[in-house]
Amino acid sequence: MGKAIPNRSEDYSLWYNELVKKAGLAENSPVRGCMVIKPYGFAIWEKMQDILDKMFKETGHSNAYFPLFIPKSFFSKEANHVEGFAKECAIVTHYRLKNDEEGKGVVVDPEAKLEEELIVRPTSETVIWDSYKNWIQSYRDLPLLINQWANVVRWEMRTRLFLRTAEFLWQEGHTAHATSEEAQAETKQMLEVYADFAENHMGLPVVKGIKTESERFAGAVETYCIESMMQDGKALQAGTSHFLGQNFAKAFDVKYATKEGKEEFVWGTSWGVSTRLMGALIMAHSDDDGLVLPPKLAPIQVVIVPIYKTDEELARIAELADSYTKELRSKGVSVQFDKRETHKPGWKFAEYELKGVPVRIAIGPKDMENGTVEIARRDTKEKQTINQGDAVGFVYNLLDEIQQNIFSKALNFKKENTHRVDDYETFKKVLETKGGFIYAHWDGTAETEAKISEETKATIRCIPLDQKQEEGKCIYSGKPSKGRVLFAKAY
RNA sequence: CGGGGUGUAGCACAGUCCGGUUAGUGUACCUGGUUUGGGACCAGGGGGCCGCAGGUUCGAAUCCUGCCACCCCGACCA
Repeated sequence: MGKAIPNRSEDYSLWYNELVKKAGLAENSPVRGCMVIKPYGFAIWEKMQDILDKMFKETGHSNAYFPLFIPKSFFSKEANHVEGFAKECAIVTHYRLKNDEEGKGVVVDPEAKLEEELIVRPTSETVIWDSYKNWIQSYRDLPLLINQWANVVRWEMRTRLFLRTAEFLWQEGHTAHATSEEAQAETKQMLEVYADFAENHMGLPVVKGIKTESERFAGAVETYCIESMMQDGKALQAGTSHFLGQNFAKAFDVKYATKEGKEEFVWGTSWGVSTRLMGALIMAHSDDDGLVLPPKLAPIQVVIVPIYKTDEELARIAELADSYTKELRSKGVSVQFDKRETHKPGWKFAEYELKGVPVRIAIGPKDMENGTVEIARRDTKEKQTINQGDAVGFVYNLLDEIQQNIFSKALNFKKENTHRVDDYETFKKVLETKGGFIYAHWDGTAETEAKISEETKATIRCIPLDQKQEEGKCIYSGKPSKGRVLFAKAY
């Protein structure tokens, strides 16, 4: 039988769409731009949530929940914030339906118009800062370190499963601090948490940086981000962390009394990652046979497939499989023994490869005779025959090795597709022929940034945190520049 | 929201130009048998308001009008 999904090289975009659907991660919903996250896809998201949630708790944050609906008036309190989100808000105007008098189903009851319209949150700064006004009185109430797991809605023109959907799931952290320094330290700390998660759990190497003014979050003083590279060379922003200064404190009148009894506005941060990470995970590692999941995020880390003819054979294989399952589970490894009779082994191999299960153990009659099992790894597709007694230890180590290998493969890819460029012609040429990340000098003006993005479709992804001081000339204007910034075409 | 494309069985598509048998193929599904170390094979079977609503016609998947949905390309965005 033929392959389940198209090749990356033929049509990257189609490959992605098909993979998401065929691997059972998500599908389109009856509502335009929204998606149904299917059990397998949601299981991966839950793993991400578990790990991140732990990291947030370890850094002192608590979870809370704020409402989905935000009074329209809240939005207008922070000028930049409204401007940033006004164009993509869903608005609730009525609260009741009634039967159509002409018998054509239900209609909105015009009698039931809301006094004040409600905005479905595109992000929760406003409603949260409105609460903070009441929660914060004195320096003793600070810092306030809150996170929420929620859905948000941004009415997007063009959507793609996981990468950009009208409704998406995310976490948003919102903190308040006594000093600017403390808030800035929080902003950077959370950026580090995201980078750590991306690299060490998702196997996704990132560039940490600061957004230019034009790419900054609406209402922030400074936006930090992690940028990652997908296999088509395009950049994907995997997480953001914002230093809000006193913007929201002033807009919502959130003040605290200092030790000295003076009244001051508090300093804020917000930071988030979303189900977009699913898109990053898929596009960074997967291949033409399907998903490739890093073991730390794989809902099933090891699958055991029996190969047999008779019930007696199956019974003996099952005995071995059950002992492996028990032993591996006691080490915290998630194992599935697939003894379904409805599918053949070959079918199962292909299916688990499509789903990105990191390790497969096949046990057949020959193995039972020789005292061996066949162990296959998803990332390299290598197979090895291992003595039955060594299998558990081997698999346990292999999971680590796969996690490492997936990361270093992505890291190498990123290195190979990162270029340093010193003139505009070369810049355009590299973008056209190779793509990837380009480090180049920029004069620091929004005009130049806009021109470059207009002419080449590449944007400044960030000013890298590890930027080296280096005298140079802006590739576009020729004006002096003190360091290189990261350009790329982006998702 | 502008340009282009596509809507036919769960999925992928043919048939539409040029109207005329009972709307077809692959796959998936059900039954029986043989199979089982990389998506098995044979036989039989079920499944369609041909996107929706009008219109033209003796007759519409096919022609006309309107609407809707999805995909691709642009403008906007995590």
